[in-house]
Amino acid sequence: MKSTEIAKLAGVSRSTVSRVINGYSNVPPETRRRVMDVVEKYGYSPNNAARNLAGKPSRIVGLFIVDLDETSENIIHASPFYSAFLTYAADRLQQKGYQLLVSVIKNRMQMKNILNMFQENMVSGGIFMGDLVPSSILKALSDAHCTSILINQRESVNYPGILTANTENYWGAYEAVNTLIENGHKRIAHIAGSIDKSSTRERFEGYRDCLLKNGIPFEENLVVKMNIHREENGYWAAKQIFANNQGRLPTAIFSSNDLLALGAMRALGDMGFRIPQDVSIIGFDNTEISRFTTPPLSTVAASVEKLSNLAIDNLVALVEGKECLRQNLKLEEFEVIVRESILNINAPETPTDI
Amino acid sequence: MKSTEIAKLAGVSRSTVSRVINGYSNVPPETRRRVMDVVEKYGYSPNNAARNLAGKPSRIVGLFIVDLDETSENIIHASPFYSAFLTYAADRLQQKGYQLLVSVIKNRMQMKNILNMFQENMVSGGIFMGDLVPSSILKALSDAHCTSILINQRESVNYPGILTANTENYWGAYEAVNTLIENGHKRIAHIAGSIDKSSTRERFEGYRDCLLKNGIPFEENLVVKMNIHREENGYWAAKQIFANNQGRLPTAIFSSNDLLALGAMRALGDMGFRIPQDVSIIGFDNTEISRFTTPPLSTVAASVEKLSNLAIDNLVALVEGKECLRQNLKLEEFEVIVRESILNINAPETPTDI
DNA sequence: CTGAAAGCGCTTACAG
DNA sequence: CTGAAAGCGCTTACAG
Repeated sequence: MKSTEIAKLAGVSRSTVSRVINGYSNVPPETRRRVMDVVEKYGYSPNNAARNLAGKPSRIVGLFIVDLDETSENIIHASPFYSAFLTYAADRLQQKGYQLLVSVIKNRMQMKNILNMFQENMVSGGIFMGDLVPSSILKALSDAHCTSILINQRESVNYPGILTANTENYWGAYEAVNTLIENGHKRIAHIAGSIDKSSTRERFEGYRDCLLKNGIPFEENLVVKMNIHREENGYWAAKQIFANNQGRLPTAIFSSNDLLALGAMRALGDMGFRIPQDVSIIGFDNTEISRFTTPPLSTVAASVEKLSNLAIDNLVALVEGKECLRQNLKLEEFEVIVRESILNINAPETPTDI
Repeated sequence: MKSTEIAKLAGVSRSTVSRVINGYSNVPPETRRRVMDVVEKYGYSPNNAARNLAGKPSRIVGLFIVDLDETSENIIHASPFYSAFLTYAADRLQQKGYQLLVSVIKNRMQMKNILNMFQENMVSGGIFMGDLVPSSILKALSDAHCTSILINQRESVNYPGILTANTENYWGAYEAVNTLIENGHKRIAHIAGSIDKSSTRERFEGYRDCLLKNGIPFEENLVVKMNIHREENGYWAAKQIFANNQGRLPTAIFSSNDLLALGAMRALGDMGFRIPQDVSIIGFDNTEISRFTTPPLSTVAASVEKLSNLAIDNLVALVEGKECLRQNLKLEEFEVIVRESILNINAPETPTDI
């Protein structure tokens, strides 16, 4: 079925069919009805390749997962955050009549190719996750009107047409550390991520500032920076922290994400420390797994679903030409989830000891 | 950059540029070189919409996640198998120069629309997961040359151009149950999925046949069928099994997947049973979470990555017109992973009792 | 309000 | 081996 046939059956021209399909106003209700009847009867839907070629934006959004680190496994499997975001995004887009094209970006050439995808109307919006997208690319995207959104990459950006969406990393981290302090901990280590990306940098800053605000000195050697997408890195980070602090061991760890926390828990076990009796630990992200660890891992939860919805809703609005109220979005809600991985070391002696 | 400009710069016609780009043989090396130099210099890549419209197949594969059950949450989030498969598939396709378009199918109309996507050269291959795709649709896909593969849906299909890929569900289940039997269990319950889909039906059959082979009668009321995508269903299934078998409680459970097993473990805890001292349990899929439960859950592992690779490799080969050796694929490798959720109830008395 | 016509950027018989 | 031309199925000024 093509528009010519619909036109013939409805007794109008292709132009009119096109106007009806695209919902233009300059066609009287009676004509519209006649055309729509035929369209519905034959289940006609216009050919997308032809529409795109003729200049119509496509209803496809590209999800670009940037993974420039050749040494690591593919980050989409490694980190549950990505696959969760991806599935929520696909779902939300579906509801709005869009589809999701998933693309893993391994090098700068593939990055350049994204511009082509926009110019060809293959995608009309982009979502960027993973490794930091360089400013030069952001500028190129903005100049070429490639409407896009960065997820947990930068705190803010002001290239026109480029949005950012972030979770409340700073205060989330701050409150995680505050929770440890409320439980009597003073010597708190941090397994951190890269400072390039705002998400992990802000988590680090929240950690540091919370210590200082509570009169606890910040110590460089209680912090280890790691690539956040590998559980093993959490293992090695914990080993390193404990090796560097013989005699003044930390009583608690704040880990930049749950995945690293998992590795750290294994390391603590191997070193003969019990959780939480010897060391308390809290992660970030509230990934599925955190509920099931032994003991269950405390963590900071910011809904991936809500972040995804926030991002998709604003991106699609911008793609569709609606006024964009805020360029730099933040999901402010978060929750510190305290599970059994934290011990209150201020707790009064147990009755039996009295 | 468009082909006309490349043609001008290389001093040839658009036709020749097209021939070079498409790697046709009837162009002498010298001309090819001259064209390629210009192509590379300007980073030209042909417009996909135009190619598709002109009849070239696209390098996009659609992943259609069928979810007709209106009552449930979206199954892609619910079940870790889907998001794992999806990410591996995106990765493997990327390596072959393809991209993945993710689409959630909520009703028959969207299902029909898939045919359009093929006809418009939007996608040149399809992967179907989730709820069973009706035969009528399979026939339509086959007739319209929509090369596709069904994942864990049907044991076999013989419509031309439609493949199936399955894990070794029957023997995986058989060996899981056999492991329980080897550990002295005789009264073994089963939390099953729908019998429509081959994956869950075969797991049920493996369970049943293993019992019979070992001289253990099969009892209907030790089996409960559930939608496999919700943890709660595992909870209710376990409750129901124990309620129906007062006085002759099972000593072990084989669950059709890990997600249901998780729910069952919670139910056992709530009913005051200890795992594995009172009840042993084994799941299926070896999802990430299974390593972290308390106690760690025994399970059957068939690599999602290998299944995904098997499916993608064969689908792409068929899409590209290569001879297809086998239409119904099976990933035969699997492994029963025994963790602490299984107790050997044949074990000799402990020394202290002697 | 509506149709005829040009144009989107490719590919592919066809003719030479 | 190579170019001129038709065609893929739409959209959109343009003219009326």
